[in-house]
Amino acid sequence: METELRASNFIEEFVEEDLRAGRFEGIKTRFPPEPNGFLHIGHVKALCIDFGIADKFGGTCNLRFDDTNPTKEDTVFVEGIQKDIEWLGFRWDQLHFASDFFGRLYEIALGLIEKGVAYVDDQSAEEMRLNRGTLTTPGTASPYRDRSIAENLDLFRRMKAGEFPDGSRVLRAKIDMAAPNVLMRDPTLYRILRHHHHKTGDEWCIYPMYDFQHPLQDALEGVTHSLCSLEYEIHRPLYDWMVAQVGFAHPPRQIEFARLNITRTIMSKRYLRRLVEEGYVKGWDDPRMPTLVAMRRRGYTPEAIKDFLGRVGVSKADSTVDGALLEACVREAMGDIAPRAMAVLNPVKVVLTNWPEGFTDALTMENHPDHPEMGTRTLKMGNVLFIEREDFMEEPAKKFFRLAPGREVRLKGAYIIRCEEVIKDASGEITCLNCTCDMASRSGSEGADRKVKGTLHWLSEIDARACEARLYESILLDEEAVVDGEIEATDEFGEAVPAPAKDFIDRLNPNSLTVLKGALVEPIIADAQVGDRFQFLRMGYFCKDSDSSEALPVYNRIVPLKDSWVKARK
RNA sequence: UGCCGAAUGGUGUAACGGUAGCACCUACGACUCUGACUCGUAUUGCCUAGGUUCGAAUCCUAGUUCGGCAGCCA
Repeated sequence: METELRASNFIEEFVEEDLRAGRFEGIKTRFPPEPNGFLHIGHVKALCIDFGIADKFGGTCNLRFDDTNPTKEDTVFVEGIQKDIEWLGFRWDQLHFASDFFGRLYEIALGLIEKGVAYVDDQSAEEMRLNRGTLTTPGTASPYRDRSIAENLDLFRRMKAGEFPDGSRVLRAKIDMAAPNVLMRDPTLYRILRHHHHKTGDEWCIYPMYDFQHPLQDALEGVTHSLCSLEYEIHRPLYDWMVAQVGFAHPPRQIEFARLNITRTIMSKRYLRRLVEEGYVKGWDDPRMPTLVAMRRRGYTPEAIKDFLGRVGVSKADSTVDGALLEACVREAMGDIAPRAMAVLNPVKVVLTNWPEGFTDALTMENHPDHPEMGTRTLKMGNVLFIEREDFMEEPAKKFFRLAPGREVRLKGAYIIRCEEVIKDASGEITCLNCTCDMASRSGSEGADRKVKGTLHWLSEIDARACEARLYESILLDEEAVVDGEIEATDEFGEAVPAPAKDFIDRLNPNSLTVLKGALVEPIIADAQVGDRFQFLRMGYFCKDSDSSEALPVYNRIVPLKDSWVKARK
């Protein structure tokens, strides 16, 4: 079978074109995170593109930490990021740090000064801002712009030597203070900053800026295609200027793509940091977070995440993907691999009044309906059972075909029961359902073939083990759903008008976490390892959480099953 | 007011001048000892206006709307 290599997006088209035109011999990409936080699913888009392009065209991808701002960076993030990338299954070629290139970058800066295209500016940050002009008016030249090369060389060397205080001088490129693209108005190349660096310690007191370091390091590493998100589009002329000044035989080419947005999900590192620091979540690995540490803990698989990014596609149009697509990918990835088992998340007691006294039945349950090779297990049944509270309605709604007074349902893999009596406590809460069991209806027996409308999951008192279940919903509410708490405005008829949410905090979903402390699971679930996944029959896919103890296992709902009943009842 | 981009069903993404397709979502149906899965059916789309062409989502012109840019952050 012939598998034709076809470009599946505009970036691949560029790459194909470059290869055809002979601009590059092979393909080299890079993934360049700043180690100032944990990776989130938005980064996975870049990862898939960077590694995907390299792989598709027989090239390689480097991992590079752009650690040029020591005030924000930390080794815990460089370690975390590497672990996340490996977990996803990507294998980088070379591992680099911008900080490993500080010496070479410094030499290049000296070269730019000698060439007369860089100068030391003594203006304050405020003066520089003022003299940069505005979006519509040109900037004005710094009074230091025409210093001699010798003086610039001397000053820059002394900047490096630590002779000047932080912020007192910068090295700037000499480009064009009247450029319509503000980024070209003599951008800063180096700043003076005394701050302990996670790798170089206190060796340097000047640090290169992104617009200087990034393009040059791409070129130095032999990167051919520097793929990044749309906000860098406007930096491209500067990127090209920078590599042109140094003069590389095969300068890298920057191509930009739209970053990932998902409905009801926060995708900004800054905001995620706020959630953690202000205690809205329990940490970077809180399963509600879109970080990879969190998704891993929650039970998502790398396959599901990468499948999602594949379906999202790549383009230059700003877009927001429906979170339902991610859920669909997770369900699909889980469907074949997760063994089925039963858990009663919100139990109500059932007593079988006609069950033979002292009798315990051993029932064989399949672990997966489509994969008999996954085996079976045995569940015990006696006269006291638990079913899901929401599987019973005293006054059944239309189209409700679960348990109700006088109605029959099948217990999955067991018997058909009929509700005869509803027992309530003083407050009216249902405490017990007295039922009769059709002893001839045991699954697999001759009398089992009669049909009843509903099949419920269940647990016997014998097998039920206590656990905690944590159910997650999106971390944000729909934008339209937010009325900002109180009514803030009224229209001319005195009707409430929803005011737009000003802060993403106002959009936080109060139901993003539901903890069910009285949930019950069967032994195979209780005895599982942390990280093991199951489909809790009819309830969703769950993963055993690291908070589990011997006494109380804890389960995260990865994703619920599709449920046409909850939709129908509305 | 400057510069750089982007506009295809509800959402995301294809099409490289020749039948607007795929996935998710939604609705309905079949099947079902999971209201799941699976299968089937259906609704809904080329930003607008001109032009070129036998033929335009695609090429041209003019608009409209949306996003990004004035860090010594990346």
